[in-house]
Amino acid sequence: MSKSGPTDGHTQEKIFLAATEIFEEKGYTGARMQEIADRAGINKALLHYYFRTKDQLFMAVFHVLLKKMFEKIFSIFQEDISFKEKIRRYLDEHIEFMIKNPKLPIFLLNELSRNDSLAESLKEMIIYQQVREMIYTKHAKELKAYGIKKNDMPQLMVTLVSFSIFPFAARDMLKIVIPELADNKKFNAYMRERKEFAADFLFTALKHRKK
Amino acid sequence: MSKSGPTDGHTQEKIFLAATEIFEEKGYTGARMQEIADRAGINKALLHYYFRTKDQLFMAVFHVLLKKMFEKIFSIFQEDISFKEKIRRYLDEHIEFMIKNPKLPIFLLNELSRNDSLAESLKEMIIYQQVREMIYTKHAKELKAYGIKKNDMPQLMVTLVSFSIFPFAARDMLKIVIPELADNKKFNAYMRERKEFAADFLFTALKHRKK
DNA sequence: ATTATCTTTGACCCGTTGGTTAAATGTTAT
DNA sequence: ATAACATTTAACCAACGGGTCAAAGATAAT
Repeated sequence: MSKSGPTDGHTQEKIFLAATEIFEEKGYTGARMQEIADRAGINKALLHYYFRTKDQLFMAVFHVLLKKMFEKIFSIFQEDISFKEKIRRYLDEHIEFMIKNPKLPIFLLNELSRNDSLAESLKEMIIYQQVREMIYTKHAKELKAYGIKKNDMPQLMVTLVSFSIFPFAARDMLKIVIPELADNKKFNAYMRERKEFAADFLFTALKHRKK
Repeated sequence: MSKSGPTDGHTQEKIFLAATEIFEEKGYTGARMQEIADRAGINKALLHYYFRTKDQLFMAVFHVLLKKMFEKIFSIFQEDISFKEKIRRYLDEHIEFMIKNPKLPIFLLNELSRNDSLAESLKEMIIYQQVREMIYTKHAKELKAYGIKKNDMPQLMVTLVSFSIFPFAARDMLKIVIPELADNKKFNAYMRERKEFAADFLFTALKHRKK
């Protein structure tokens, strides 16, 4: 006889899932341990049995989410394809990823800004330093053709990333200012358009920029 | 004899100022009425005397901050200058504004995403609908020269706005990924560079884009 | 079967938090 | 001076929130 309550075995995952949802929705300070327990369908004491404190539970969730987001970003830039192709792939995959996780950007940015010590968790995964080096050596020719110097990278990288992340982070602001974007499906369609828009925009600007 | 405690007269402003700081720092759920009272140098009961509830106080602060940000954005677009000039002025003034209020973007975006009803306060100031119309009729020639159709505006507008807002909103993430930006003065210098970078980038892309 | 161990629960603890109250202190008008 | 009103305070309250505990159910080991 299989009951669907606790004793299912996978209690820990259920907790983790519930915590992810609640934290993403309400942030650290807004989340309530009781609500997490409720959503996981368990007792609050059991919550503390698996994750001793709210802080511990939060850190576990935060770390996983942060990793998910960054792995997506970096993995593509390590593939063995052209610079141009990397940018198109990044825009495609990252936007698709965030369509599936629309609350993630604001959550991460907000928590990061609210708690300095969280930045430390990020430092572990500074592949970026190497990635930046790697990009520059691996795509030397392409970059030279575009007249991109090492010094230009920060502006370009931030621009690229903002193309995909910003609309999700600012979604509820945009909703109001551009009413068309209030509807979910329309917003997603808008973001899918944006893949091509951003890529074209970027390459056009790069091709003709002053050097 | 002038004492510097309460009875200064401007108690209400002191409260408002303190509340602004605390809310910006910690967000609605993270802010504590006691802490606001402390920072204002008054009693907690007095806080409730001027603003009956936390919600009322928050709404007052939120509304003012939201207005500040949007007025900055829209006022420029209503001036009687060329389209190109408007974009340059926007980037200049908005970035300078946020250098003075670096925590504002994340605060607004986060609160907006956490509480749907806040969007209502924004709807009052939907000048945007008119502004968009206005831009399109007033700058018809310039836009036509760039091949910008009405339909392109959402992508372009979001792109423009993200140039200035995103780096501030994502600041603590960027800090880690691009260590140069950790230092305050360097970050501000980076953002001042960005004014020109963004304008050039935009106009170059517009000038040569496929139509 | 029985012991040892792991999982789950209801009840409880206590510091925090938004909010109230009644009295005290100013301030203003008459 | 004093009545009327606005401002400020200390003390208090009930609900909330993170966390604990002892005991009850399960599971696995002997």
